[in-house]
Amino acid sequence: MNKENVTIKDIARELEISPSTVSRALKDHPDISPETKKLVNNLADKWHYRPNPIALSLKGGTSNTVGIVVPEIIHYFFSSVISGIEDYSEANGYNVMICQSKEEYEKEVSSIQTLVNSRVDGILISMSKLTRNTEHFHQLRDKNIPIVFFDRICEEIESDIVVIDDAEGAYMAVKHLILEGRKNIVHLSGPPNLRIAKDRTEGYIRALNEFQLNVAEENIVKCDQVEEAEWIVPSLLKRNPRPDAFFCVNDFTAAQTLNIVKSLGLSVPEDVAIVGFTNGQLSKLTDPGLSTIDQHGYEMGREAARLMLERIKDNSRPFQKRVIKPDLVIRGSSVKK
Amino acid sequence: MNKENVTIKDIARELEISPSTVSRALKDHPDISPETKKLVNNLADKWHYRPNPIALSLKGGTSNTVGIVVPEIIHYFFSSVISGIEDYSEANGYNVMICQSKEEYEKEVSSIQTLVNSRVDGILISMSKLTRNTEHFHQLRDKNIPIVFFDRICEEIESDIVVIDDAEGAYMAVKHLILEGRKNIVHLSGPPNLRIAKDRTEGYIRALNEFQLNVAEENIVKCDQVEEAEWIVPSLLKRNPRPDAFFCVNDFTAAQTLNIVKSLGLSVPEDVAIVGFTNGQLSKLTDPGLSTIDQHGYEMGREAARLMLERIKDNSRPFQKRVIKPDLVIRGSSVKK
DNA sequence: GTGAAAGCGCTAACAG
DNA sequence: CTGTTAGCGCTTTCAC
Repeated sequence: MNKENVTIKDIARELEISPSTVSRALKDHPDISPETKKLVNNLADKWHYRPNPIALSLKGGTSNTVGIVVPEIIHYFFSSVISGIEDYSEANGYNVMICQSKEEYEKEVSSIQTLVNSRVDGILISMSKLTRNTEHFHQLRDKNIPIVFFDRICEEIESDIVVIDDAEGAYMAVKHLILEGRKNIVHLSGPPNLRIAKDRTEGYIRALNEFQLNVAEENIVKCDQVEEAEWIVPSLLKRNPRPDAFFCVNDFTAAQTLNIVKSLGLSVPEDVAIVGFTNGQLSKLTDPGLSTIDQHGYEMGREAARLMLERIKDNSRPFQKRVIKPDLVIRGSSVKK
Repeated sequence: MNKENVTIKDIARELEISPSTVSRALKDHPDISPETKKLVNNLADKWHYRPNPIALSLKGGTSNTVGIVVPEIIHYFFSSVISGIEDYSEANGYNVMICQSKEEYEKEVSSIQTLVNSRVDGILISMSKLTRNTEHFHQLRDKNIPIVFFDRICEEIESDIVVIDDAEGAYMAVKHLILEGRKNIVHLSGPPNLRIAKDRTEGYIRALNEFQLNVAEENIVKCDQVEEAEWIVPSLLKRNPRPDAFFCVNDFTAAQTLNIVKSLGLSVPEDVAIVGFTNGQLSKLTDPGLSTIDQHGYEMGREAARLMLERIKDNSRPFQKRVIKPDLVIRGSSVKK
């Protein structure tokens, strides 16, 4: 920090008035005469006066900063959400502090600790895959620090939440595959402690049911990482009858699946169709392009930030749940030419 | 912010001693008697006392926060750098505040403004593509706020900087292509106001020279975005003789180029070889896998943070420049089977 | 060995 | 309409 910052005192001294008058003039307090106001504001402009947010925080007991905890910033979806949160928060005078849990429970706990120590006014979280214990969230509740969960919510905590309609997204994806003539659709799913994973699986089942297709236990396989796909997908393709489609819980796994299918001499989408989930940058760059579900991360971020700022204003208002509609994006991986 | 935070006063009141004694006891001041220290520390532990960083900031005139400005968080490279900065800074008691310029000059300026207003102790920046005017950097200099540039440095500002050896990386990439028998190598380059783009082009030229290959003006084409590639690459492929290799300034463009080449009925790497730059997640998911240059973003981030914290400690020390060695990662896109 | 007081920058209740 | 005062949480001189 540099010492050359102009303070209210500096202005007061120069104008030979009191600091409080300067303070009031700057915030257009009705008590202050127009001339004084003009004087003060002119000098403030000239000297590039900026209120010291640290002093304001100390005074007001509020930091005008919100914290974010996401599993990994590198994922397109989370980056988009962060952008949404940032834009909305900054437009409303809030700063943003970002932490990554790296999908580890311990880092999630320590991230929250960091944010609490920094006295953020609220925390927006998307849970790590490995989080089972939720005590750290309860502590936030106890400390009366507002929480908004987005995407990967924690069901044990009452709070504002923003999600997309994961079940609906999955339903759309699988229905699309069925309408394209697929009958033996495998679902590569996420970890069952995450609501989103359960919901996507539920949507998958709903679509199959609706079209009177058999829901086979063995067609729902936990596989949400590139490394897992490496051995799981080949083994699935050896089954008889062979799966003719994969609905994957994320784009990464889908892209990897696509490559594996091709490397085994099968063609996409002719032999095997694939649909992912996210609609990240990736999905345009595979060959063929990846059909997928758009999660509208940016919008989710804005929505989450909006809920947060509303709650900071009024912590007693009832909890809200926002559900964002996903969209099906069709590319080459699921439609025969 | 919640009211339930324990303060030094609370402890003082409970123990019927003065706040200053508590303060001293907590920092193990030699003046304080062992008994008092034990008393204070026990209660502090029991009550989960945490010093209020805002008060500390106001007092000490330092916020223990560093700011980061990157073009876009979604890029694998920048996310990695951020992780490196975060890890190093947090391990040393500093918080991190991240802003995105979205490759816009105005957003870069306003991001810096935000960070300055938040009284960060220093700013780590990677310049936006569109930044020509550098006055905002000079203002930081004038305000005596430490700056560290990483990757996309600003040549007009004296500061600590961390880069990779871009020329060397490009040289390695192009040499590799030459050794694989390529003779007509096109370079899809970045905007020439960025040092990194110039350096990569220079490495490209050096490799060609070393192998007595002709350096043709028209083989160096500014093209660093997926959308540009869409029309530029097809037009390049119509040339006679047809290019037999592309060295691309980033993985995205490379992946897109790969798809375009394939869509035109040419095969990669048989007809056209491709090498990218970054080694992001993407590069493993194209078909064939993308040969590329690893930029070691995480390491760069740690290095940048290290320079920053050193400079915050001692702003008078001479400026440092760290150059990180890139690595060539060979995948299918450049090597015939 | 410990306490009282001042001050970091700002605001707000209370006086005039 | 404007000034004085106190205080947010903490540290640090200066007393005793």
